[in-house]
Amino acid sequence: MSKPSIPKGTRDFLPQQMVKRNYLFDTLKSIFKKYAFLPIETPAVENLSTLMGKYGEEGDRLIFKILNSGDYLSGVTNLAEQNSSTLTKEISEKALRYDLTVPFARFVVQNQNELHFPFKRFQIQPVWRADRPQKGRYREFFQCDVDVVGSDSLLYEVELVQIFNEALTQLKVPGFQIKINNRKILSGIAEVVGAADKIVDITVAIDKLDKIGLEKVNEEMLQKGVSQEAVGKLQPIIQMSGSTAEKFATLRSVLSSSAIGIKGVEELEFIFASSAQLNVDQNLKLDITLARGLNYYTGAIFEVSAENFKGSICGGGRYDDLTGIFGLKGVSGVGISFGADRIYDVLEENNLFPENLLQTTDVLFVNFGDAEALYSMKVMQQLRSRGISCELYPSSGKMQKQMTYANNKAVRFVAMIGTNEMNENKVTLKNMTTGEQQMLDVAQLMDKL
RNA sequence: GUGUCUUUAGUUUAUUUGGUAAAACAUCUCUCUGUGAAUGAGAAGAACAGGGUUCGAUUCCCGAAGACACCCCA
Repeated sequence: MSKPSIPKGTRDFLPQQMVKRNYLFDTLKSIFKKYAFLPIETPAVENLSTLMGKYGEEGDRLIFKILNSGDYLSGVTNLAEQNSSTLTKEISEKALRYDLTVPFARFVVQNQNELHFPFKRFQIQPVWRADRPQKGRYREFFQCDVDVVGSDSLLYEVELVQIFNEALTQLKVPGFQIKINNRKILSGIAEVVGAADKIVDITVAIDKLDKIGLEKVNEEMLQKGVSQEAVGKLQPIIQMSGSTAEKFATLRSVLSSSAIGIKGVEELEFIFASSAQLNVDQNLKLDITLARGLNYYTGAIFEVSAENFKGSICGGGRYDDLTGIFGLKGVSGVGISFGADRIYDVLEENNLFPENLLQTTDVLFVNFGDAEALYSMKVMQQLRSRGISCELYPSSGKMQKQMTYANNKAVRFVAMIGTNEMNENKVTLKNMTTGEQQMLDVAQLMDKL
């Protein structure tokens, strides 16, 4: 017999983990609701065409494709001349969702007549990526998304900053930093420098500044084909330092000739100023190296990091054209995503989950025999109607076995109903923590629990 | 897609110049059929169901799988 297993990058969740996960989801949900977002769900499986081309080349590769059912090779023409990428389209027309944002855009277009705009939704569901798993990276993981579509108001960016702040504070995520940038600034930089096609290479290189130093960064850019002149122009930005206000000043002067760049700076300035007014700017940080691979972002982009954790725990941004791809033009959206599994890992590593999460059975009824069992079930019916969680041991086996079961399950009380109790219409209740026990009638029992 | 490491009971780890595998915790039973978390006794359970080298492989080689790192990302 081969051992059963699950694919790498996927996990089973035991009860102890589930209560923690639910705590995390419930916390986020309650906050999302406070900001008036409504829940939706979409299917795990989308049409492959819905997903392809939205995440960049790298993203396309990481989409889990589903093989067509039946004799999927029968319709393929010229099998011998096909390569993997042309063949994929012929033998797979469905795929597992890669994130929640693109399916949401599809959802909005498809259901546009049912929705009232601006439409605020939250969605907590798993997504799948055919990535190589490693620490903090899974092939199946949950995203908790909040998005607004149908408004280009920057107030929503500010609201999302508030949500980040409230959620991460409430969850006690240690040393979280909300990094923010704007795609328009990146476009502006590319415009000024005259290297529009190199913007990704430039940001990737600049992002390594802390790691490899200025010289190596410049070296890398030259290597990627950025001109010497352009690298020269970038120096003030790369070496930008000081307060956020000073950074904005630097950006304004460098980008003065780029209308779109200035627009990006103004947007960020608004977000920073408003956040300061609302007192949620303590962890907000301008980071112009933030690029984000998802190529549908057009305005503000967000990413959140936590102390001692590699990679981001949340991400998001403004996308102006996403629904346009599906045929609904002029609808702007902005949203963020909480990486539940990574946040879980951070909380777990730092021991930040509340202690009292493990809800267990309140009372276990010892089974002394058929008649006693039925009597116990009647009592339990009354307890349950009061919201008390109780269970009966299934067989009248040894007392020890039943007590051990209660003990292992961390049951708080054990109730015993034998012939004596039945005759007197009472229940013997034992407190499993203190060991005390007493005879009570049902009304007293309920008060006690 | 690239690289490094790992692979033995449910879990965590031993073992050997290549000669028939040891333990702890967990599980179950008994000690003890109306009182658990104690003690003691006992049971069941393992080498990647792959390939190769060898008289013989858990040990060496290949393959596979997993973990981690790079890339990218939640």
